[in-house]
Amino acid sequence: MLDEAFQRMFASFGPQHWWPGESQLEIIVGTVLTQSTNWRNVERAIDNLRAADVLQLRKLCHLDLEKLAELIRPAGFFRLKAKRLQNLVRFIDDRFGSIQRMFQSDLAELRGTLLEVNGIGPETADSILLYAGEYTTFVIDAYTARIAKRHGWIEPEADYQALKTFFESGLSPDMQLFNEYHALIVMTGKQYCKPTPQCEGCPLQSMLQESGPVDWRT
DNA sequence: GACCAGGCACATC
DNA sequence: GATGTGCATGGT
Repeated sequence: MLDEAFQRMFASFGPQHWWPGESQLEIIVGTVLTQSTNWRNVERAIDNLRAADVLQLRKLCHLDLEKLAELIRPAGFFRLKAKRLQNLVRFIDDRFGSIQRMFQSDLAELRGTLLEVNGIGPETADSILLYAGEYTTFVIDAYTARIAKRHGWIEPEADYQALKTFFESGLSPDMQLFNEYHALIVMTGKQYCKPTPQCEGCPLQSMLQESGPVDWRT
């Protein structure tokens, strides 16, 4: 069933080439900036960082917080995200010295460590691990939860960990597959699975149950 | 103008 | 433990 969903989404949208970004640092920056934010706005913010020539771990660590906030302004929640971002890069620098070194860590251990950083929740941590670190770990986001629950693949009360376990145990543990799968869900969700769904034309529409969930919350 | 966006932390009951 | 709220810009 998860494989069928993948085939359908892939047939509709093709490979997504995620994560958009030219370096591991850029991907990490993107995961923080895109928290509850349209990717287009995140791109503007990253463009500003590139233009200011501060897309380096050490530079971001030492950049004045207000300057950082001003540069990432287009990404929204900019004062908050400036703190979270600097928090994270300083943590990486202090604890590991470099991104390369950080990604030599064991998956479970590093995930737990990242979750201790203020501003890094489960989705951001998993995105960093999968897309920057190329660990085989599945990313859950709001679209994933909506799609899985609306199709009745999982109970409506399922939390992040339950969803993650569901996808990871239902798919072969393949980093490239996890990469493409999450990207395709986001693409599908953006077009068809907003809070108020627009199922006409959705590649997963034929997989909806006859008397599927009537409650469209979340 | 209303709604939404590739979350997360913190306050309050 | 569950639920509510702040954070903010920009597109549709």
